[in-house]
Amino acid sequence: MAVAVSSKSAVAIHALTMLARWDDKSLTSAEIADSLRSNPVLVRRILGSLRVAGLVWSTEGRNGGWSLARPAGEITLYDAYAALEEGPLLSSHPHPPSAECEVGRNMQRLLEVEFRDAERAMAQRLGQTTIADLVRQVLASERERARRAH
Amino acid sequence: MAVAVSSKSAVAIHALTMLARWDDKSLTSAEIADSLRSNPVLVRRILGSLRVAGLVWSTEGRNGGWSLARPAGEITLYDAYAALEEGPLLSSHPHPPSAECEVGRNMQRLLEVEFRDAERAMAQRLGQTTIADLVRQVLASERERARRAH
DNA sequence: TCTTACTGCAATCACTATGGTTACATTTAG
DNA sequence: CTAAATGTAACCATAGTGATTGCAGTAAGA
Repeated sequence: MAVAVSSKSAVAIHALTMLARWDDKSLTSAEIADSLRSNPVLVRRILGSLRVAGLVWSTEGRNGGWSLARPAGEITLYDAYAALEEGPLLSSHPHPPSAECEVGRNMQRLLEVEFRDAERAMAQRLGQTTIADLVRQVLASERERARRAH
Repeated sequence: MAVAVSSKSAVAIHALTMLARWDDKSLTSAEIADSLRSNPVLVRRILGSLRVAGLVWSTEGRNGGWSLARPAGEITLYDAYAALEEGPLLSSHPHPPSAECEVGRNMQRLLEVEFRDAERAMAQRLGQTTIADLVRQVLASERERARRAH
C-alpha cells in the first residue's frame, strides 16, 4: 500500500520554502514546477488551496506570480498540511459495523477517539517546524556544500 | 480526498477486540465479517497479516478459526497498525525534485526527517492503547446500555 | 470413509484518488 | 496589441481499495 496521504503536502511545503527563500521577488508556477519536476497546473492547484488558507497570494497577468502572505516564521508545516489534507488520516470502518454485535456497535466510536488523538499528536509535531526553519536548514546545507566544493 | 490510509487497521483492531472479548473460544472469519458487515475473505486477508506479525493464530479445517497469540493487554493499536500499513504515512515527493534548484536538492531529505518524526508521534500515541483497554471500554458501554434499558 | 465446515489464496471487478496533461478564458505589463 | 502569467475545466493512465467468486487444502465428526 504505502499510498498514504497524497504528496500534496510535500509539494506545498516545497513551494512555500521556495517562496520564503526568494521572498524578495514573486515566483511563477512554472519556476516552482521546474524545481519539483512537475507541471505548472499542479502547482497552481496546490498553491490555490494555500491561498484559500491565507498562506500565499498571487497576482495575475504579466509578471504575475506567487508570494508568501505571512512571514515564513509564522507558517508551520501543519498549516500547509491542514490546508490540503481535509479528511481524517486514519480512516475508520468503510461501512458502519453491525449493531447486533456487542463489539460492532461500540467500535466505531472508540476508534474515532483513538485515531483522532493519534492524528492530533502528529499534527502537533508538524506544528513545531516553520517554513523559516526549513529555509535556514537549506541555507546551512548550501553553505556546507559550497565549503566542500571549495 | 480523505481517502487517507485504508481502513485495514480499523478492521484489524475490530477483529482483535472481538477475539479478546470472546477469548474462551476461537472465532471464524465469517463471524468477524458478520460484525464488520464485510466478507470473510477480506477478514482472512487482514488476519493473515496479523498472523505474520505474531498477533493471532489460526487453525484450519472444521471447527477452525482465529485466536489471539498473546494476551490482549500486550497488543497495542500500534501493533495492529504496524502489521498492516507498511509505507510511510505522509508521502514525500512523487519524483525526486530538481537537483539544479537550491531548495529542490535539499527538500526531500529535510521532509523525510520531519515526516518521520510526525509519524513517530502518532505511532507513540497508538502504542498507548491496548486491545484489553478497548475490551474494557466495550464492556463498560454494554453495562451502561443494559442499565439504561432496565 | 464421506461429508461438512473451515482456512488459504489467486483472480477479477467497480470505484476512487492521484498526478500529469491539454486546452482555453482571463488578466495585466510593456 | 502582444506576451506572459493565473484560473479552471476536462480528460487520461495508473494504482490502491474493498468486495466477490472460485477452488484447493485441511481437519473434525457422522
